[in-house]
Amino acid sequence: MTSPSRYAQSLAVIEAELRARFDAAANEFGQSEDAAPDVALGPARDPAHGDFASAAALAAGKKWKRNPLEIAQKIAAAGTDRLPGVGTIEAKAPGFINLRMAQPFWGGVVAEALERGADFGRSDALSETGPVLLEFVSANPTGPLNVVQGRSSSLGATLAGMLRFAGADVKTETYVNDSGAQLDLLADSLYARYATLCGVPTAVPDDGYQGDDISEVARQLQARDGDRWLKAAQAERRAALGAFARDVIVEQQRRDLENFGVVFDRWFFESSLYAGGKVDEVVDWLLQRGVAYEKDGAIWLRSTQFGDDKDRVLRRSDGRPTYLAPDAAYHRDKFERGNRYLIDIFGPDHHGYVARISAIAAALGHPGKLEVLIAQQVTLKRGAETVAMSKRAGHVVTLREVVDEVGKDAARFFFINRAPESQLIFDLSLAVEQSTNNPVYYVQYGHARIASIVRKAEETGRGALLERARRGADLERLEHRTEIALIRRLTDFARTVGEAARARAPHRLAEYARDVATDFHAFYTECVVLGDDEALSSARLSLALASKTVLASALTLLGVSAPDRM
RNA sequence: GCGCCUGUAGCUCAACUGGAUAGAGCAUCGGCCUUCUAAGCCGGAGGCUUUGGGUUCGAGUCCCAACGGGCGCGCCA
Repeated sequence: MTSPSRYAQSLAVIEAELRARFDAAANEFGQSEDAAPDVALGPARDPAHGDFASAAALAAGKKWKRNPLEIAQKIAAAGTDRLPGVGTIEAKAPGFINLRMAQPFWGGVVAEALERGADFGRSDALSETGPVLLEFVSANPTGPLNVVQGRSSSLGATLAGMLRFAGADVKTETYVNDSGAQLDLLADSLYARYATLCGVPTAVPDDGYQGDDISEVARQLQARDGDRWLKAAQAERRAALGAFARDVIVEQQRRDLENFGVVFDRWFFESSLYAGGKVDEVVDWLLQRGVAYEKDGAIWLRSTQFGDDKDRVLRRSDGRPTYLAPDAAYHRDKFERGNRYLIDIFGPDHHGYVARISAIAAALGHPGKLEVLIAQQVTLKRGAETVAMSKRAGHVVTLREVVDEVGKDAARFFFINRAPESQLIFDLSLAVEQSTNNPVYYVQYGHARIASIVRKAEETGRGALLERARRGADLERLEHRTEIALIRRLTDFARTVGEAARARAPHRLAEYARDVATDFHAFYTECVVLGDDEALSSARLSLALASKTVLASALTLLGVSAPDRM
């Protein structure tokens, strides 16, 4: 097989050459060695300007205190020599450098997509970040996951996938809060349901867990153990029932997430920190380091030293740790396992906690190595009507219910479709609608249409054409406006994933997937793929296959299926 | 009161971290199926980016203030 021109490689060569030109220009303008700006080649905003553009001359103009247009002109004046694949290079006011690519470049992109398949778009853009641990969901084991946790899990799973796609080494983890008063309350709530089942009517504690799911756990407990816990001592009963409830509920959460396409590398149990003596250990360690101190009989973290607005209690005056101590132990453990960078995704109700946990990372000796993302709140609607969700109203809508109602694909897409820090209005009736209105189907439809073309080729005895297309022959025939627009979009896949991952903005990938679908649908409408001209048909089929690959990769990262038929 | 998020088309949201004429989807108006899936395509209309100052060649984006929305502020988690 002949080696096709590699677009990623040629883009890198182009950037390197432009960088060299900037260095030379810097010299000429009497600037220091490192004065040249980042070239940062991106897609041109308006195709009329060209295919790729750089605003580097504008940045240089500011830095060098020179006219940016003059700089851009100097860079462009060197022409397209040593710029592989570039047709023309132009400087445009106020100082943009615009590149227009020659046809062989576009053919090369399609060839590479065909060759690399599911790996097309992978890069090593973020490979230098070192091992990253991404923690999200981290639910209490007291009931089913809620809608915000659904959003967090979509964000976390897609972000992890994107970071990996861009070359980062990432593990995912969720933390189960299975210690302390909360678990006792869970045990007591379970006991109330259980005792009632066993014929001893017992009230659930005032602030206990009322949900039906606890009653279900009680039934399972009774089925396993009969009524033996009615007579047990409280301490023994609490320990046993707490663990039982936790195991059942965590298992259910795990299944719900799996149905949602979210699987963690590890479920980390808070109780394991206590069991291993890690909680006392970290408190002592912090005391020894002088970043914690004793006051009023309690032990305090000197968090104000690390940007928090007040110091926080680690261990109460009665000797019991606050939640902060096991969290410190947990984050210490994360670092000790070799992770160099931590990302935590919190729900909207925990944003007040960000300064604290950041202070902990700093106190542990890793300042700036913990990043916290907030998944903002979700409001459910059905058309114009807001779905009531307050705890006081008695029912909190669960992730499972949403997935049951709208399906995994729509739920994953809708959750990821907005910037994490934006509040999300989730219209359930739109998400179930199987129509034009639904952006999920729009993207999936693009994929299904391509699969349909392939089927058609097979069914009409054009297997040879299909083979030819898979080899990427005839790619020089691609020149139609919609063909080039589509290829330009495919070209941007790697950069989009890398930049969106870097910016923690996975919603951009959803937008990108929609854009690919839009460009494909336009191409499909304008250009007949399976026509009479064998070479042209082959070229267009190649492009369709390349598009299918990118759509499938993007949908997979989003956790949405890529169907062959709809 | 203090802190974080937020305010962009009728609605839901983008705008790649300060760049070119602020873009999509829905809704609305008008066109396109004898051809590979019309769950599609093409076009129109719709904006003082909440308001007022500032920074600079350039601001939806940065700074200050005001106003509106959400959330948080415990030796609870």
